[in-house]
Amino acid sequence: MKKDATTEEKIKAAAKEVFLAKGFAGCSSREIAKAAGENVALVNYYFRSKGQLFELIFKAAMEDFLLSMIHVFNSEQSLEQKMRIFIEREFEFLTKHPELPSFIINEMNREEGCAAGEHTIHFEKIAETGIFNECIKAQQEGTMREINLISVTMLIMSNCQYPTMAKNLMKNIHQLNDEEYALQLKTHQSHVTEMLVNYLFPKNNSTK
Amino acid sequence: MKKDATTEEKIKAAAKEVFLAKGFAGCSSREIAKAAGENVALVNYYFRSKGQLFELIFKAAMEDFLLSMIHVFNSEQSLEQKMRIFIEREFEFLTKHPELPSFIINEMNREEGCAAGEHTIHFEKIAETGIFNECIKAQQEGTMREINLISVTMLIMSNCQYPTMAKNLMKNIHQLNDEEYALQLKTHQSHVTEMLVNYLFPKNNSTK
DNA sequence: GCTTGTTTTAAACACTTGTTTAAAATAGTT
DNA sequence: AACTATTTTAAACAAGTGTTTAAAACAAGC
Repeated sequence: MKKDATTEEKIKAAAKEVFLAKGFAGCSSREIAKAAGENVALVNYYFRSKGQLFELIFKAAMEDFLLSMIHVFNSEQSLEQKMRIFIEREFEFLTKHPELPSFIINEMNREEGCAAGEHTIHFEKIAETGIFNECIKAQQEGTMREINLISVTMLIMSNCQYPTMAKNLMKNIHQLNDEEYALQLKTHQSHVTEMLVNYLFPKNNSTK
Repeated sequence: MKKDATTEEKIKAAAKEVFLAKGFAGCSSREIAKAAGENVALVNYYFRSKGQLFELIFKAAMEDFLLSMIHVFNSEQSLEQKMRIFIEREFEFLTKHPELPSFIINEMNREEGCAAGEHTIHFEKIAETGIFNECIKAQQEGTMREINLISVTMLIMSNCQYPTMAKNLMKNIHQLNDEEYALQLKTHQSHVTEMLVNYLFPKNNSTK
């Protein structure tokens, strides 16, 4: 929470924090107001309803989530190198925002869910970087495995996001503390990188 | 919901269904009672509180979740073959119970969370199958990559569980319907299998 | 000063929450 | 039949929910 923020900003910041930690159903308007140090009525004064405030936060989170991918792709490097850097950035980003994937996946799974289909817009921005065309070209040249790009996306997301989402589960199952898990995550990252790169860009000509 | 079940069983079954779909915070006692076709008071009559009922359901879910891994390991086959079959069973299981991973991960992340540390018991059962020792032996013999077993677990869980957890997110991002996603999941499964097997049991002697 | 519009407050609204109570219905036993 | 223990019911409880209201506090312009 920053100083000298307007009431509206304070509420929005508090809402982001609380919603991300507990989800829409897991918290109350009063909890958000208290976290912002403001009156309950102000939540509805500035945002009309808990639902509208949530939608605002969710869309912003979704944007962060998808745009965290975009920067790397514009650089001038080999596809393999881009992939390595991308995974690194993704782990970095997820360490900073570990609640994000769970939050988005959960709220997308709610019945009254945030199905509003505008998220494709951000994904199209990723397409605009030309990364997908680059993949297709590499596949035609034989330097990249023939695999549909949805699968590529899913492989990357699975291996980057799951480890941060399942932190508490893994800590519990394997009896690790925070420090040990952070270490585990570091070595896991290098495995993920090697595994994905090896699979997507096979060096031996025994693949096609 | 089966016929001729006792009231207690009906409530338990309804609770499982509702809790798995909406989580602890996402539903009410009355909703569970209604789903069971019984009176609200009976929930507390048989289970004392919403919290205790939840704990019951959660522990059972956790058991299903962890024990879904155990059967394959006792068979007499090569490690690589066990891994292939295991992944197949895991995808099968998760197709039947797609809400399970999200449910467990979410509730483990709740502040008042289900941190009760008894889950290691089930995990120890997996250890008892000797699968971990088998891995260590294979690593000494050089047929398996040198990688700590927590990372192995994480690689498998990431690649098997994430795709079912993120179904709605992926459907939305890539504009797929249920049928298309099921197809996508099938081809993804074969990628995951090949990728993991290739990485964990490298055929070319250029790894160690 | 007074008057404007905006922001903040405490209180109230109707409704839902988890849980309890006390009476009613049911089954079991003699 | 009557007495017992169990199961089920409707009603109530206090506390919490999202939201609205009407009055108070504040700021800016005259």
